[in-house]
Amino acid sequence: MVVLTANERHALERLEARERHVRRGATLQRDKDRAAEMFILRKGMMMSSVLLDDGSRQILRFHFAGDMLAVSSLAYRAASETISALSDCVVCPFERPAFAAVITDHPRLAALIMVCDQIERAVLTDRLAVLGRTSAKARVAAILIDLRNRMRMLDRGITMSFTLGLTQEELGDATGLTAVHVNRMLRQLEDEGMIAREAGRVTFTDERALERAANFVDRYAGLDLAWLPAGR
Amino acid sequence: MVVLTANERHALERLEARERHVRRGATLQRDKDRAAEMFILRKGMMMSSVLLDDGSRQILRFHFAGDMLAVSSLAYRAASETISALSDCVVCPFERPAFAAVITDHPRLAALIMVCDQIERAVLTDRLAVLGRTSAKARVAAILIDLRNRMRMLDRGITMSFTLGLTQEELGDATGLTAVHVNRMLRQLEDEGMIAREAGRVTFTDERALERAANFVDRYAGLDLAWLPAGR
DNA sequence: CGTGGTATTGACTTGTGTCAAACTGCGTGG
DNA sequence: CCACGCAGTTTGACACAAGTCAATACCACG
Repeated sequence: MVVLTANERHALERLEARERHVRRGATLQRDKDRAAEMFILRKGMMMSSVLLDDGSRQILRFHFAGDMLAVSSLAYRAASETISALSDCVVCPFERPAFAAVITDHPRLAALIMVCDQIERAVLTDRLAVLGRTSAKARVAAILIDLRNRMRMLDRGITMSFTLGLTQEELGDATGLTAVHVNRMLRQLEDEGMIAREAGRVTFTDERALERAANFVDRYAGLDLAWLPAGR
Repeated sequence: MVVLTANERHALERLEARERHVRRGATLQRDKDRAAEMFILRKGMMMSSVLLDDGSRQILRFHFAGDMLAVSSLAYRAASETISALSDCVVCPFERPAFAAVITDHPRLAALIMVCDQIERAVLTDRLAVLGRTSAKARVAAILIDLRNRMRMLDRGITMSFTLGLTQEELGDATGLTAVHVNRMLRQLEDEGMIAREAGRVTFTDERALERAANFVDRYAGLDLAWLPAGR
């Protein structure tokens, strides 16, 4: 969609100079911890979440390879969310001054990063509308579609069938439901012929119906990048 | 917190060169409309919302003077949310190329805009957790505190008492509740001595209790801007 | 005065949560 | 290799929070 200049590519590569491995289940950043680092996720799947003081957890977002993590340290001294690994992962840590250098030297990269922020924001607001205004069935349908789409962006081979790699507890924490009720909704979607399941693997058997049930909006379509400044 | 250079101030003033008046109840931008403009809200109170296809509405965010509006046009060809005026407002429209020029010439302003994006994001994720995981009473308490704080940022005279300027229907659309239930929760907060009400005016009579009920986190505290590049 | 939007309250319904029990699959250690 | 335990799933019975519907009251405004 956008062809980077050699200089721009080089600047981004410098951010990814170091590597760190994170085990499945491990925590990369804990809410309220001092946080100076940011990361690029190179491999694996992570999530960010917050814990409320009654002990319940809300999962805010799932992260896949290529995502920038802990961007909120741009603004805050302490982390505002917990980031943990859902599978074995590789991340590339970098410091805020390195980031400042990139956006100073490469205005177009700054603009592109803002575009990514806006996409994230649009996805977040969609989720807000889903949590505030839709039924349990719609929420479960929505998260299934979202996960499939995110995975497909990295592996075009994925079409109707994928392993979601999440427990029903986690699905519940992402959708604002209990694990028990997630289970009931999955069963219902299955009974109504929209999905099939075997051993953690989900197959969409009626994608249209699922999208209708979920109020689905594709936030990675309809982009307009014509306004970007020139590359350096 | 950050002192801008004369050049930076000048660049921002150029964005605010034109003015447009928006009547209470009018719509500045409609969801799915072609959207090339962005705005700075100079005066008044607005909100952005989305309409789901079952007709229900989710209010995503309230905007106050100084906020940048329609920032999602940075990424999208069409608007992803409706922005409408809750009171008579004045906005300053500007085009995306003007924005591109600002971030190209003034890296520190680009960085500051990213910081604001991150604050917005943190606020959004808090709301996500509130909608996903807290009771109706907590949601209503949370929105009252949030509105009071936002208003206080513009008028330090506001402390325990303010006019919220929203119908209970709107409170419901923001919290994911029905207007009827919002009413019941307001009554309950009142009966429990946390707030008092007369004619659209709300007074916090026990702020601590209200904050506890709401799971409140102050997202405008704990900022760290030491990493910003130098001003130009 | 009406009239339309908003607020308030009550009676009833429904969606989702809670609790508990059984079941499954899998890794671990004896 | 088996037995055990643990984490996750599935299902049922029941409780409760929030939604729905409807009637009334309260304004502000033409």
